[in-house]
Order: sequence, then structure tokens, then C-alpha cells
Amino acid sequence: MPELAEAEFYRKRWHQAAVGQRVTGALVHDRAKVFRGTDAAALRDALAGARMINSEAAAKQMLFRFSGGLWLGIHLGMSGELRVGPSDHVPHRHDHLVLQTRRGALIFTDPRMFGRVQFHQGAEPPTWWTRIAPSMLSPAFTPDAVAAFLQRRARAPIKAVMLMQERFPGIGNWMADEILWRATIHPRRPAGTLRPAEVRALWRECRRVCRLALATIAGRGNDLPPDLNVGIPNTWLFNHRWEAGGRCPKTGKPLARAEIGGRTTCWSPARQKYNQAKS
DNA sequence: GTGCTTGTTGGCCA
DNA sequence: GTGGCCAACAAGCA
Repeated sequence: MPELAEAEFYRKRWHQAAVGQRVTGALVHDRAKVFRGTDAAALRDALAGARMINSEAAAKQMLFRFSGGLWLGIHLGMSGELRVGPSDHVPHRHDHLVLQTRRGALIFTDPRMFGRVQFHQGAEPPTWWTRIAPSMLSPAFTPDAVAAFLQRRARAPIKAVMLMQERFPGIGNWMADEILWRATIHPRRPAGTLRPAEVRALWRECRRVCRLALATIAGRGNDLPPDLNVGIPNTWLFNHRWEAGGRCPKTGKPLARAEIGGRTTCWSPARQKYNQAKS
């Protein structure tokens, strides 16, 4: 389960393990790049003794609130993961942050260190959290807002535009391809060339993919599987995009792959035509 | 060894 | 100033 839902998956994992629990100690790899711009030692000292109050996920990020006005933000980057281990967990090489509680240890691990840990003290949530664009499931995400954004990025391929977090918070490479495939829009189409009906289809599929992705997570209740990709139907492009000789689940025809907007992109040529249909 | 990989950022250029 | 492109970041995997 990609991106947006990934943050929700890992948020839930830590939340279930430790909400209401007191942090008895914190370990940090304070020279790790994931702490860029953050005082890791101050974070470690402040969190020791604090209690986890609640948490939320937005876009690809998570925010954990602790007693004493402490806010811990985590972005998973490309390879970050949140785990739960035994209370006496000994950090491995890539475990950059470990919060110990009586029930277990909360572990942030990230080999490539494109992820990020942020920290804030205060009564209000930090601006790096509140500045995240409104969810695609919120009323602020309207077809008009999408249309206006596409016009501003008119010459860029739609695939590249879909990755812009300021308008599509939480969409990553997999979700972008999934949405374009459902909306039957070729990923290389310049954003400004989409007709109104196509913009509306794009908007609708953004919301649908978000809802379905999150529902797959929420439907798991309190029993999270170790692999967050469990349970994605084979009717999604997602489960076919990397198969050798992969075929479109709708048309049965071969899928295509190419680099678009700097990212490997998968689409179904039989379904997503570059040349606009006659109107 | 080579060539990929779920993301973001800053620098360059038009 | 704005928009678009691309390399860089770092490590693991096939």
C-alpha cells in the first residue's frame, strides 16, 4: 500500500503500541542525516519521561504528540519504517531513533536516510505540520482547485504534476500511476491539455484511490499485518506494475514503462492514449 | 561490477 | 519572479 496509506499504516503501528505510555528513555543516532535541522540530543532529553497523547497522519508524514507540549514528526522518505520491538531492543545500524516504553520499543529505521525526524515544543502544533496541504479527501480539494493547479503547470507532464505535494499531498510514484490509469489519462500529457471531463475524472480517482487505500488499512482493525501491501486487489494496476511481462488488469494488454518526470512510470497504452479522443 | 528503487531539495536555465 | 528539469542525497537488492 503506497505512500499516503503507508504513513497511516505506520502511525497506527506506533500508536497501538504506545498511546498512553510513558517514554522511559530515548536513543538517537544524533549524527544521522534524518535529524538534519533538528537538535537530536534535545529531542532525546525532552522525550524521556513524556507520555504519548495521540497521533495523526497527513500526506506522507506522521505527527506524534507527547505530554509537555512535545511534538514528534516523522517523514519516511524512500526507505523509512516504524517498528515496534521488545523493551530492551538494541538499535541496529539503521535504527536512528528508539523510544523505550515499559510495553516495548518504538523504532524508526531508515537505511537510505531520505526520511526525516522533526521536533517541536509548544502549545500549538508546529508550522511544518500545519503547512501540509489539505487532504484530498477534504472539502478544500475541489475539481476547480485541481483545474487551476493544472493550468499553472500547463507544460509539465501530468505525471510530474501529480507528484507535487502542494496540491496532491501524499501521492507518490505508485499512486500517481494508479490514478492516471483509472482516469485513462496518458502520463506524458501536458497538464494544461486535459479537457474538463478529464480533470474531473482525475479529481474523482484521486479521492477514490485515497479512500480505498486508507480503507484497506482501517479495515484491518487492530491486527496489522507485517506487510502493508497485503490485501490490495488484483484489479489494481499496483499488483501488476512490476511483473515481468505485466498486463493491464482491465484490457489484458501489455503494460508500458518509461521514465516520465524523472520517475519510472507504468501505464496501459491500450487504455491511456496520448492523443486526445475526438470530442 | 551495473542498474535499478515507495522522495525531496536546491541549483541552473529559459 | 515563475516554471521545468535534473542531479544529489545513501544504501540495498537483483
